[in-house]
Amino acid sequence: MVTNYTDEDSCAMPFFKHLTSEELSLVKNNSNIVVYEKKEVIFRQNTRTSHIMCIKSGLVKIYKEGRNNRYIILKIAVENEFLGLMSIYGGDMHQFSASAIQTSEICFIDINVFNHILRSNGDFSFHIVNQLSMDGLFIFERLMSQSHKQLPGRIADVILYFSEIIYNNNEFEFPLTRRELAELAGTTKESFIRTLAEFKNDKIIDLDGSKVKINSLKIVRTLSELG
Amino acid sequence: MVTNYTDEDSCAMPFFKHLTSEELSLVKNNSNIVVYEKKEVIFRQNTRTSHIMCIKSGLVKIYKEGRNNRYIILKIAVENEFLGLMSIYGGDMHQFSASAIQTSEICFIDINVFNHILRSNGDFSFHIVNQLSMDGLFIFERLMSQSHKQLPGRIADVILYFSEIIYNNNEFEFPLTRRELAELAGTTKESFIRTLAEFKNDKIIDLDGSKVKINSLKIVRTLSELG
DNA sequence: ACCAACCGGTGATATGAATCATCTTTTTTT
DNA sequence: AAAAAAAGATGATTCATATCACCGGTTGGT
Repeated sequence: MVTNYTDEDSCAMPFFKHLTSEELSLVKNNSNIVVYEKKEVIFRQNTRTSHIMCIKSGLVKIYKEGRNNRYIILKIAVENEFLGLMSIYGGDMHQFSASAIQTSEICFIDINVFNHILRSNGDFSFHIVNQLSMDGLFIFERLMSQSHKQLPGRIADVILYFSEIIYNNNEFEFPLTRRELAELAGTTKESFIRTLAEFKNDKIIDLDGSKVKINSLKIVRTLSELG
Repeated sequence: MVTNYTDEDSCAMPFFKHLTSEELSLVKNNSNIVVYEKKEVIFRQNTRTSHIMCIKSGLVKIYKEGRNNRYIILKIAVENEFLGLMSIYGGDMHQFSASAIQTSEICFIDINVFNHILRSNGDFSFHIVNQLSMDGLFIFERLMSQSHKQLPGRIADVILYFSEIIYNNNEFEFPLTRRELAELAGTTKESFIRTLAEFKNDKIIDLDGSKVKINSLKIVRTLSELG
């Protein structure tokens, strides 16, 4: 269920520190927050881009839909991340789809207002340039993992992704099913399960359902590096 | 051999149309052109970024160096493209290496001057935001091809890349060796040669050494789409 | 002018991982 | 509450493509 409301406080997000007070109120008056429940789609690939979106809270899965129920999960977006920036400025269609992994609040900002600020505020545009560059390099790293590493390296990458980027903890719970984790690793459910089981047997990780504890970060890192 | 000289006309490149005359002369006074011969390295990955670079003429190979003489070619950059933008704004090290495929003139622009203009000129920064986004989506498409298509699809993608993006002609000559083409397709020399030979046998393309003529664009496109 | 290294090409072999099949358990739908 | 669908798991089989081993021809270095 989608709850739609405007929010006085919609812009209390760190990247708006670059804005002047005028710009801030402009954004406030031209943005609204939508709440998405788990599994709800936020936007679909091949639809026209219309708003700048930013995650106020929650966890969002960014993915590509292929033929016959095939999905490729590109990344898990977290609090304060912009959604679809690259699609908006690189063309006029969304190149990816996005859906909520947990209940998430998404702030929608009018694209014209955003563009206006982008053109007039150098600090802000510099920040966006940085953001886009980092996003690009990140997706690049992820796809390099998928195209040029073999299974153990890719699975290690997924484990490190959650441990170091999403949760910043060597003990965490996968927020996705095995199938989705496989889609994130660029493999199949079966292969993912098998390789993860091997990691468990080799005592590299503890595994209980979705609960993971990394026992030897060193080995996981090595597996990731050796590909 | 590298010839290094400053050039009065260094900024007669289309994207500088966004600059004011002051900014233009600022760039002129803080840039110089370096000529690279075929195979010469322009910059190496894991070195510190220092200049904004732009191709004035020529053809440049952007690649990633892996362990044991393994290379992955990401793209072929052509006239008027910026080099290393993403690495510069996404961190402080080059993430890729670049070398000249043909004799190429590269314009080096002082990074501080570039940043100054980026912050003060909204039109220009908007242009760079567009550029970065398109670059990001492009590398994304290429790596998706490598990670989620099988050989015939990847080879078709390489053929379409030269035909539609680099040369804009259904008859062209590969500017790279088979080994490099394989690195561009994310496969091995042997597999590339074999698959290309199949395309030839199936009369999808004519092939004579490096000369290629696409006979059935339709089939090549289908192969690319079906992966 | 010669040797080494690289290039394009082809066949045989090995192998990583996808696919298929099946089962149990959990979750969702009606 | 029952039925259907999805999730987790494991074993057997298949397949695409990398690897290995060559070959002759060309290129580049000294």
